[in-house]
Amino acid sequence: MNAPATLNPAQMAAVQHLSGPCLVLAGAGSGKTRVITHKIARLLERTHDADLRPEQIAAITFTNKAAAEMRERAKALIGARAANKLVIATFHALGVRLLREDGSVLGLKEQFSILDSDDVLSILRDAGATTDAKLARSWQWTISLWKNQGLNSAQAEAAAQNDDERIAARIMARYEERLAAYQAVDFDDLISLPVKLLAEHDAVRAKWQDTFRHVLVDEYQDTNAQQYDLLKLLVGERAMFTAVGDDDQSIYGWRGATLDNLKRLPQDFPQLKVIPLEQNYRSTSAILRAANNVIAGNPKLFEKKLWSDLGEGEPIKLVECDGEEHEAERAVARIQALRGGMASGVEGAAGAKWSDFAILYRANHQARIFEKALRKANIPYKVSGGQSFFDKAEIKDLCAWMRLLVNQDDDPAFLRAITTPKRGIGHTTLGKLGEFASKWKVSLFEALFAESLAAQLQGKAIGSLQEFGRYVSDLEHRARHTTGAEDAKVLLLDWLKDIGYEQHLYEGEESEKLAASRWTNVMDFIDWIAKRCGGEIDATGGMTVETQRKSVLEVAQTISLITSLAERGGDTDVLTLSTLHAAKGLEWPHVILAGVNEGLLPFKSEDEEMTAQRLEEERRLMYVGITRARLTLAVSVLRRRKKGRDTVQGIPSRFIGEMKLGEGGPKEDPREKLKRLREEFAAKAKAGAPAAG
DNA sequence: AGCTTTCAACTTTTT
DNA sequence: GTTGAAAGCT
Repeated sequence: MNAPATLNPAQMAAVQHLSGPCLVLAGAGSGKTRVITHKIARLLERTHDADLRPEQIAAITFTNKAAAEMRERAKALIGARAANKLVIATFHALGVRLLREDGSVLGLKEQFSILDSDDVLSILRDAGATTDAKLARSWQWTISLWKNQGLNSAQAEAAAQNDDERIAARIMARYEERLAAYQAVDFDDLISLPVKLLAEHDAVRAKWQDTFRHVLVDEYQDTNAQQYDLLKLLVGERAMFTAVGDDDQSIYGWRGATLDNLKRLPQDFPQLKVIPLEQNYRSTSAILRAANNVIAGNPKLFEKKLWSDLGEGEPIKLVECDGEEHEAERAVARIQALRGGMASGVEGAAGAKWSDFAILYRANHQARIFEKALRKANIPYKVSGGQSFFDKAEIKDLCAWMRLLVNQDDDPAFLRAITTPKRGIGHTTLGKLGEFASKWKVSLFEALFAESLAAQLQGKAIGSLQEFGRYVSDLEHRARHTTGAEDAKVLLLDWLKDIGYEQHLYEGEESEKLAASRWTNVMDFIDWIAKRCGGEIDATGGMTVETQRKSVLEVAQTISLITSLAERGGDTDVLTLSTLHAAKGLEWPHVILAGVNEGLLPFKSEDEEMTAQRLEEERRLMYVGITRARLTLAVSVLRRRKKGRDTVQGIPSRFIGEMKLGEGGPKEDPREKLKRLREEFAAKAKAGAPAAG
């Protein structure tokens, strides 16, 4: 960031407003994290609240990454000691904390399991007795949206509009029963159960309202109905909170986020102070003008117009391409030209690092063609938002084991662990075990040791089942009492050996290479867990630091919440390929927006009509894309698009016209312009570059 | 009929 | 690069 050392007046106003609710409308690149961290520092100054302690301030984010970043920024301001005590967490992590402490009031045991979306999917497939993954996924989707609106299955069934919804509501009822039986919650529950907890239990609500004296919410425009309810319940009558967000960057409506939360804020809190941050510290005027022009097409919730004093800068370049391959070639050529300084006159481009560049697009599949071109040109790159480490099968296997240790009644985890690796327990045995468990309404694990089970199974089967059960109990015991990175690693390696996981990988995989890469992932995973068990760790600079020791079991409890593995060292100077969604919040000196065509951006779906709301969100997506760029921006359009075997005409996106390129720039003296063009030409000739095409 | 193979198409994503 | 659908094979 190139923000100045002091706060500007608007930022200052946001930081100083401590007497009541505050909404900061933080335009792109306007320094919102600065405002949040400075406000935290201000809150901790003793002058206002006699003894406001760091642990009484909660800052809520959407991603773990954002939370980690915010804590780092806070450390720089108030020191590590105080910053580490701040409650900086995602909505979901905060929900976990509320439920672990007080979930018992709702009949939830302390060691509940958190299901990821794959677990949910397999439960739904089972509950709906279908193998159709598509159908199960549509149920999952529908149920999640209902839960985000605060509906349970009974309410959903009452409100159902058609047969599909009625069926989904009935599946949801069964799903609710399963979760209760497993003592498990899904991600949506991590918000909606705390809402229920606080809404229905006065003492618990009072406790938490007392715990948090000020709540700050990042990316407020991305909150859904439940998250808003949670915020209201947390802050209570006192309403001491700061919401930071930008209505123009709301791009997650499709997963339940609602701008109603922004609209309703001034109504629900009449004393709300609204502070727009309009000075942008990121982009040139040429870029901001285009961004403002595009977003002007949307109805406004709050008046706001970004400006910067970073100068006019390079005009936005419109690049027309013959097709997808051509687009990728031209992108590569542009990047190489900018870096080589051959595109003269672009200040700060010569000698730029690869990491100064990003290619952004609407949909993931567009990345492939760019990857190919970048590989060919020997340009290092990373694709953001690809498959997460924790989505890999081998990691999910191990996570299932971890979950089973935490909560032996977690049946999905039980099933995955008992069958991975294979240990001679087949579906017949498991089927009988399942039958028995559901008949007596106990978990699969509990059923293992029931005396009456033995009568229904062969001696060999019951033997291996109970052996598994004893092993899990024993491992759980050891995991509970093992703390510190080194001991943890020993324990985890023993465990992998016991279950024969490496062998399992090499036997199950066709290619040795693939198995080896999977095993590397496994090793990374156990290193990662061990590291989190703390103890003596080697910090940067060769100093050893004593961190808080945690048991393996404690660490295991938190893994389903965390999806990003600590970044692995190595290549950091790499170009970024990213979807527009995943690019939000990031910035690069040089950005290329690819495939800015009608149908792609704005995206048009075959079976859903383009509503005004949909179009507005697409427009915000374009706005987000434009505002990622600091110095240069190129927008590329396909003249022809591939469609099956034949090529169809590509129509430039309406957003390109809306940028009004070539309008509103500073007036240039014609003589100055001529001079500039001559110089540019001379520079090009000198560099031996062919005329730019 | 049920299986395999091939071919094309492909929203956006975090917890 | 994965998944789903359609065509072809046994």
